Amino acid sequence: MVRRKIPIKKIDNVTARQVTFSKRKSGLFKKARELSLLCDSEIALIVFSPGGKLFDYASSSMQKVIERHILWSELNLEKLDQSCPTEQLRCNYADLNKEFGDRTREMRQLNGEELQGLALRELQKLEERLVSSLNRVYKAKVENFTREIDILKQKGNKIMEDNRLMKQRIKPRNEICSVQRHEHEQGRSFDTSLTLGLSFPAGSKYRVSEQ
Amino acid sequence: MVRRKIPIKKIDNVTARQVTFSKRKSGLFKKARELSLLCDSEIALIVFSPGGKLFDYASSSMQKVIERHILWSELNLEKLDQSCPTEQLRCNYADLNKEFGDRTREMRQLNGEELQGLALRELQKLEERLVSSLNRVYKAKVENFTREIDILKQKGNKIMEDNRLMKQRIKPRNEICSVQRHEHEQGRSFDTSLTLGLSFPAGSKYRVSEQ
DNA sequence: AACTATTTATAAGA
DNA sequence: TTCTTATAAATAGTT
Repeated sequence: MVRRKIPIKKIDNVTARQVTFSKRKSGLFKKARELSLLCDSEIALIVFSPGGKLFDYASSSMQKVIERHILWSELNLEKLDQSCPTEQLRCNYADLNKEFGDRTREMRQLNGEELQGLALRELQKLEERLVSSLNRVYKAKVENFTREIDILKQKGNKIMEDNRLMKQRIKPRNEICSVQRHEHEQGRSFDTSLTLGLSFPAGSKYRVSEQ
Repeated sequence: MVRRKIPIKKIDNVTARQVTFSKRKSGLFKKARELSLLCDSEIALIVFSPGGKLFDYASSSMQKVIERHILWSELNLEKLDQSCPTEQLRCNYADLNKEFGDRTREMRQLNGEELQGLALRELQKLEERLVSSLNRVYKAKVENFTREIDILKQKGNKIMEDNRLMKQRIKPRNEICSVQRHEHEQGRSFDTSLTLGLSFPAGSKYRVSEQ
């Protein structure tokens, strides 16, 4: 974009890529901040450098924006409609359970007599696998919760729609409807002002080892 | 930035704000895409318009980036917010992990084969504590989810109550209410027919041994 | 890190 | 909304 225009594809030269990343990252974050300020809009920006370092910005708080995103993203709702969620979850859980059982059996074997001959490194590997299995089980759980929250949101929105339709029926009569007072308390959408603790669990052995 | 430089503060005029939002949003998303392509970096961008509409971009998938963000941000925030119970657990976990590492190093130093059996037993105990700490961390997270789901249900029930009150107002008129057909679909209570896979995963070392 | 020649983004107007 | 355009801002390549 300057001394010479460059094509928008991966920069091969590692040094050039790092320099460009640094410069453009600054620009991107600046633009994000400006848009948020100028237009009073809620923004979150997450950037991982090619080296894996995290940079982020959120106009309010990252958690708040991510929660709002989860609640608004309609992909999840569409997916839920298409297949039976409960059965899916059950299978998913059963698979994970089976895997966990397998690991456990291995573990028990290793806990037996032949353990004496095992090197320390073997045990560490075993622990890694145990923790990573655990991690997958918990990830599945978190996904379950997220889906469950989506289902609740869907139900809520359906009922809100009913509400709206009925209000339309009532308002033309110029009556004071006893339920209208809720409008201010609840806001206009079912999912406003939610504060979810959606933080994803930490726990992979990889990270454990690095701490 | 152009015909006239504008100060970076909230634009008062609503129309101007909407136009600026639209233009700058395009620019921001373009820059995000370019940075991702040029530097092969993982990026997520979430923008809510002043009117509450969601716009997002993720170089891979939003969920992937968010998960990665949470994993990294938790690591970085380790020493903050010690009053938070989840945080406390995680510190506990980190401490145990450090201890685990220390023992490992000791063992390597000793390098004596006659100590191996004893040391392995020590290591196993440490591992138990490690996994059980991890377990507590996850339990805390599951409790968070459960609490949030309860909040959603409460909100839903409030709206259901509104619904019921309005139906009472409409029914006495002997009118055919267009929303009544939803009753069978939705059931009588907001939280009926939910099927959560809420059983806590087998994770502690204790339960592992019993399987 | 700075510089600077260009490209890009964009505020205001149509 | 979309386009046009004058100008501000960003930035690729260089030092």
